[in-house]
Amino acid sequence: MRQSQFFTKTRKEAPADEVSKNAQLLIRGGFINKEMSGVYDFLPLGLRVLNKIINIIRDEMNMIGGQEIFMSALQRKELWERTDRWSDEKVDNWFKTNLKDGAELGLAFTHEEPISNMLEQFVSSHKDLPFSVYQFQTKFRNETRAKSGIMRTREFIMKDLYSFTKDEVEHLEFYEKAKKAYLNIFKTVGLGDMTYITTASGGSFSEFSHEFQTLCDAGEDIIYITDENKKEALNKELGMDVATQEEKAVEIGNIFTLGTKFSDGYLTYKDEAGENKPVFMGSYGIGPARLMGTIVEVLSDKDGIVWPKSVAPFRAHILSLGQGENVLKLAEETYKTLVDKGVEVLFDDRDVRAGEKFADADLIGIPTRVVVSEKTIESNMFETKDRATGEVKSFSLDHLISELQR
RNA sequence: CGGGGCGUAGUAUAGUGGUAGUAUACUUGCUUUGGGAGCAUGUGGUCCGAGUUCGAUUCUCGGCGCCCCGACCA
Repeated sequence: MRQSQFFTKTRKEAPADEVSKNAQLLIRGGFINKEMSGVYDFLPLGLRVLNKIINIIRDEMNMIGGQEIFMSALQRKELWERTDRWSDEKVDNWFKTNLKDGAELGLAFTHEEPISNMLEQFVSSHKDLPFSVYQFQTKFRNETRAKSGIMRTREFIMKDLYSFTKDEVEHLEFYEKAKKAYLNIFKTVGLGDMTYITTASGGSFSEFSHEFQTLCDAGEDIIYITDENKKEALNKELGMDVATQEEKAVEIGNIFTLGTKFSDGYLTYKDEAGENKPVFMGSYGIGPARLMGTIVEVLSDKDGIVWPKSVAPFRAHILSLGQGENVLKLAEETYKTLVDKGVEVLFDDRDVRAGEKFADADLIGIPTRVVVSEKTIESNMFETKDRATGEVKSFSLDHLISELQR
């Protein structure tokens, strides 16, 4: 993609109304736009990152057998009344709306009720179990206080997976697989070393649950690391008195054992003996945007964002320096060659000074910067700089291609 | 939901009861070209409503919006 074609622009200064690092850098770089408090738009660069994250999650969900669907954001009141979750007293972050005739509808904050209702028509025998279903879908939560940029918003995409099993034994088997898949996801996006599993109470609708907490100053939770090797920690909300240091952390994922709370009397199956049993359920959530915000919080430096290769909007950033005819020609050829070879490249073909291109490249945070200038022509070698380590290297075109294809 | 802070140009900020200033961004021109260049040039602004006043961007009240701390957080 050519940077001269972007409708977005970078900014030198952070917006006055954003304090969080993730929002400041993402807005400065042109990844996101603030629509209102707790509501953000994803612009071309930001959407590329978000989609990378979504695809990493999707791959892992598919690998544990998850079947992808896409449910509606508008939800029926009746489904929520039968589990007693429609009342604002019970769930205080509802967004509700009305049909023209006055009928009330809910805007999804989660999907247990509609999904178990939808599945009633498909599940009737023990032979239909187990299976799991997931989606990337917009959730609305009427937070009294949105905060921390894209880490706690009122409208966001959530990956929610639901598992349907015959009983607790079968459930736990899947639950462990899901736990491993989650750890894989966080490792792939570059947060593995600083992410810990904590056990938590699970709230009023779950028997128990686990949270995935990433060490981060912008986090809202306090955890105690209990086993560094196993990446285990305790959440402070458990009220445990532990003799280890407190760490601030952000919850980037959670998995819940739901049991039969949402299925009892509705979503049932006939066992081998022909007896009706409620389906045993679990739910598993990740917010891709919160994950994106956490990556920025944890991995950025004073010059800007540092994207891990797995989620970077592009693999390489070509900067042409100067407006010399030969330089422009070589930069153009290099860009086309790399794209032909399957490398995702952002090409800074703008007619601006070197300093501005360097500063923007640092801010945007693409893993490898490739400079094309008079020096490149003289030496016939391409200078690269690693955004994360600052390491500068020189490559012939062939070696550059293979380096970027790795 | 409790407490605190704040709304001035696309962005970041200064200032004032009497025609609103700077930087940056943007237009145009010249120079420049390996770390956000220089000179010139032009465009663009006081959140909304009511009140006080001869006159309100400024003072008062209300509304709306934004941020922070806490509570809450399937």
